[in-house]
Amino acid sequence: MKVKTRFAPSPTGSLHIGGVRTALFSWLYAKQNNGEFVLRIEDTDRERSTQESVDVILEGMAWLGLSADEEPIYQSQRFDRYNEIIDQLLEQGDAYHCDCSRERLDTVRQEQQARKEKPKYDGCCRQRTDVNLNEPHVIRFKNPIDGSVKFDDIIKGSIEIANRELDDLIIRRSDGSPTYNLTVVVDDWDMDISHVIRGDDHINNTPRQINLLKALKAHIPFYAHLPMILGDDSKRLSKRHGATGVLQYDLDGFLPEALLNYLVRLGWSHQDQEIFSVKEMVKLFSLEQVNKSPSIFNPDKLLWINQEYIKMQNDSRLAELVKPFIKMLGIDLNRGPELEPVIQLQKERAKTLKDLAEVCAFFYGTIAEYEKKAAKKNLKTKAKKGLQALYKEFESSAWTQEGIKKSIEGVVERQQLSFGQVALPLRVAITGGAPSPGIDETAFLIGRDQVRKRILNAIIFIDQSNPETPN
RNA sequence: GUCCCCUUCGUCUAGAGGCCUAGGACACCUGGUUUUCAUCCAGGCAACAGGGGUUCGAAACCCCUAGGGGACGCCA
Repeated sequence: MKVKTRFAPSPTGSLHIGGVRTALFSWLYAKQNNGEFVLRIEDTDRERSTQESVDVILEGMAWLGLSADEEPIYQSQRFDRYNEIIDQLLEQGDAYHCDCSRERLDTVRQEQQARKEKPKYDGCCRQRTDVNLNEPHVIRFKNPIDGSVKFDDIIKGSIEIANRELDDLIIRRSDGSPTYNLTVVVDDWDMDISHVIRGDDHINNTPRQINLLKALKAHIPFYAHLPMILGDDSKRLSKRHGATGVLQYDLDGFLPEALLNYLVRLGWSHQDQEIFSVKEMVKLFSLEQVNKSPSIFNPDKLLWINQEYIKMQNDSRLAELVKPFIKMLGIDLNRGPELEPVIQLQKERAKTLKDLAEVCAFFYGTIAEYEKKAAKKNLKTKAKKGLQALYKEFESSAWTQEGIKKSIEGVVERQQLSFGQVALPLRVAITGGAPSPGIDETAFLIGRDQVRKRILNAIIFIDQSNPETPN
């Protein structure tokens, strides 16, 4: 059997983490079985579907690298096909016209709730033949009344739901448009979807869809219902509930592979392994091993994984990735050293690309202001002599890492100070107090002139902050 | 309310009846390395929801209870 999976979002908002994980698992399953993965845009709700949302989905999938094997399918372009099927169902006697008003439906529902029953359509029009087709009406599917629907979910196991729990769902609205359960069934069938992988909020729809499939004598795909991802209040992640859109993660400086890696570990694991390349995921992922229980989204762990990815990234790729963030900070790369060596030194000090851009900032341009604590601790009158000596020393010393280190050590020795007493003020002088690598390599990259200039500024700063103190 | 699904450290998870005195990871805490921060290293804290069975033996199997989530739309 050829494996074919699909990701079928509705373009009614941002593409969030939950959707992305569903997409990822579907994609992984297709890839590992040499199958196909396709994207289907479920835009039958013309009221709420927007082009912006479609673009966000497309962009998000592209950013993540979850490529589809066919052009995306838009349900809004397949209405003829849906209508054909609805008419067929009508002809077969598996569907019927219903002109119940919304008011009546509401009343019925309320009564049922008052009786503590599950609200369902009562089948009022099921046997009627006198519905006026010139008046507004809908078409409903004749769901079987007896028996039950049973299916083996790859993740959840055997699930059985009695038909008496189901009602006659609307398959064509009064405006003539088809509804979700109908379109899903038709599309999965037409597209030859072998495995339906989706969130477990769809478990309840599955028996309805199977009944529809049976009425159409279509083959029934395998189902795999993924547990939900919940917010830290253990409420379901939804569009208005802490559900950050994927593109925001891009903007925040996350690597797509890191996001994918975090997501693949939500509900799935492979021994004690935490880091998986996309290649490894494809190889090792197993739908059968996906957990049944929901998991809570943990931003701290995402951050950790992102940091791991930043650390293992090669410097040239990282430099490319960080450039947009550098730009956003208004940093002019022409006013300092090459970016790559700077990245190499700073990459273990950043959890996101945004962080990375920030810690690179002091290499370019001048120090606008010192970090308060660092300045208070290190830019004191006591530090002035050392800085003055360094200023002089650096004028002519060899400008290599080694040479810089020797210069500092020379000052330390001559002034009978500890290494820290000299190096720390220097560090604050040239970095402003930002986290930075070894002082010699940092100074080396910043460059002789700039380092000396910054030392001078630090001395001025010391004088200004301690006007009372004589030299 | 009804139906469906779920339940191991705070969080993600390992666990397929004896390997479990329950393992790993994030977070947190303590120490070490270090020239700041980070990295790195060593250590610590911390869980089988509760109750009944089944079994020589149960975190694992069954039942009940409790708790959580989902569905119950002319949304998807």
